[in-house]
Amino acid sequence: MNLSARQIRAFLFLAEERHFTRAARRCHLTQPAFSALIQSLEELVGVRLFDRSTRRVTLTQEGEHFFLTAPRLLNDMEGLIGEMRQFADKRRGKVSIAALPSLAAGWLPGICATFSAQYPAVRISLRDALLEPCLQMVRDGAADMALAAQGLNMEGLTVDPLCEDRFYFICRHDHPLADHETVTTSDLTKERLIHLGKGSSIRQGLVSDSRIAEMPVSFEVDHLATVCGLVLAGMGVSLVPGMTLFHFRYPLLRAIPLAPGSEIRRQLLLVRREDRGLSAAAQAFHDLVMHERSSLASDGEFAIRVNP
Amino acid sequence: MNLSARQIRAFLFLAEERHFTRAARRCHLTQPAFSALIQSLEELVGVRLFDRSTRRVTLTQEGEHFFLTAPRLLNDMEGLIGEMRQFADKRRGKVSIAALPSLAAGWLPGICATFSAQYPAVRISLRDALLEPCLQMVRDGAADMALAAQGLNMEGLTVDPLCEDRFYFICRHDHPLADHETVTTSDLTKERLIHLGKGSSIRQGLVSDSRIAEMPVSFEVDHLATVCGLVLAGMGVSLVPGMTLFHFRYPLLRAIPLAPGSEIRRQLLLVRREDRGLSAAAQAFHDLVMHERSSLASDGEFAIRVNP
DNA sequence: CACACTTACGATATTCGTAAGGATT
DNA sequence: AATCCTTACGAATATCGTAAGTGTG
Repeated sequence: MNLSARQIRAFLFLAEERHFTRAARRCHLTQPAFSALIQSLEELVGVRLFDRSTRRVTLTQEGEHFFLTAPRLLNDMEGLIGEMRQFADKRRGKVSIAALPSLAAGWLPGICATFSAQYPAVRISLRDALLEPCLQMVRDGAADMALAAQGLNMEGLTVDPLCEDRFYFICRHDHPLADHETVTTSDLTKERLIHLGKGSSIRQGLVSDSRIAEMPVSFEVDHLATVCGLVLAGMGVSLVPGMTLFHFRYPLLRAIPLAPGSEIRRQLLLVRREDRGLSAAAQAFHDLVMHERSSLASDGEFAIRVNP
Repeated sequence: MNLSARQIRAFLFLAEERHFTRAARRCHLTQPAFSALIQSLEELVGVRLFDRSTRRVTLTQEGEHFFLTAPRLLNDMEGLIGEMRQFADKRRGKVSIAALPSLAAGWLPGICATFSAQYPAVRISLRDALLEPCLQMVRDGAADMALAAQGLNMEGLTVDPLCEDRFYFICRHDHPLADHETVTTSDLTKERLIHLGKGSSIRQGLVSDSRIAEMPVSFEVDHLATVCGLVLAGMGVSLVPGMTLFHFRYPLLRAIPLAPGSEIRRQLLLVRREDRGLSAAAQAFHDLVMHERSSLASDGEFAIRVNP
């Protein structure tokens, strides 16, 4: 009891043409093969669907009844296949991405623009969140993948390294260290540090360095824009990843690399669930991210991408 | 591009079971064969429908979308096949029969009752009509078959003989011939004949005999009941086929066979189009008529059948 | 190591195309 | 004679089941 699309297609061609040879041509079959196909359908449904008298082919009463629903049925089948192929061709679909705020504001929008230009019909859902929420969204399936850093528990997750993100020293132009080419961690022991909140991956990247951990903390805020404002107001200095420097492009501010030996880094990762494959659209996005990751070098010159 | 019912069925089983081995059992397939079936479906639609990680089987996003319409599609396919098989099993369908008034009133109702008892769901359309209208209904497809007699033009029609219908002489009990065992055509030359109208097959059966054609015609009516009334009123005599004798079962009337050598017959036929097969229901009716035709002997004792 | 899906492979069924058959105009 | 559907039959293809392979808990 296996009705197939080609049987219905053959039926409809024959019902239209009323001629085996012509209908067979439209099915890309020889006439005997087509004849057998019709016979198999008739055997399946248990009744003759066509009266054929060598000279004239007509629908039987039962054939007329079959004809009432067969076109809709074939249309539904072909429509479903067509829809599924739209997913395959990325003419349809959805990608859900979670990303750290730094990447979500800086590098990722340009990637999204490139992706959207290539696959305009794929909807992109982009959630900016702190590290752990990012990872949690991947774990529970709310996001197909996350652009994030190393979390406390990476079990069940697959990671691809994206880039190393070096930290920079941020101070006002009138700060004693403002004219230095580089800065060492020992230079900073007396500085008042403006920190991000504990949920931030930037904060987590910093506390791994013991000297930084000893610095006096003047503020603990949630947004880099606030850090920026506080530094401009002379309330202290900060250490931020190169990936976020676009927040600090003010004439009165300086971003100074850390000296060799004092370097602090965080590793940025592309994270996905290891037990779930990506949808066609998500896979294409994943491929694009991996392909473009070389443009993600943290060299202090990074700017928000503008779509070419 | 040939989507088949079994592919959809396999998909739905797997979506429900989330387990290849169990789903394979429900498809009456070995697990590898089932696996190949799923793969063929995925290849057809162009995307993976299931994430399988040896330990867990889940629908992909695309699979979820396929799942939205697949059940309805399979239901439609199986429903259509089911409907068609109802026709095949005569649990559904329609038979259109045209019949001469004599048969439509006499023998055929009992046949219809037998047929309906066996196939209660098949609708029967019965039209009583004179000979040529009967044949025309078969020609133009308004009737699947006709129980009729030989027409002027039988081209394109297939006939099966049903029985020979002998004519009887009808007169009142006080008629000079009323006590005769048989009657010859020479006995009738002076009788006033009550005829049926020219469209009637009974009339056509009679005019083939030259002596009858020479008889004086007193009336020309359309219904046998009128003939009956006229004979009872003493307005003349008539000649009618045995098949219609049930109209004349009155104590004051006599129906007398024609003597050997004077016999007049008409051949009753089961007529159908030669270029169109019968529907399953019509074929079953046809078979029943042919099987029961022995009960159609024109012996003057014929009565309206009562369903046993 | 037991369970579960995939791959490999030979056997069986199905489907295809060519060629011949039969019926109709 | 020409057209058109069916049947026959060998070849190509697909599908099936058994058995071995791989990966996971």
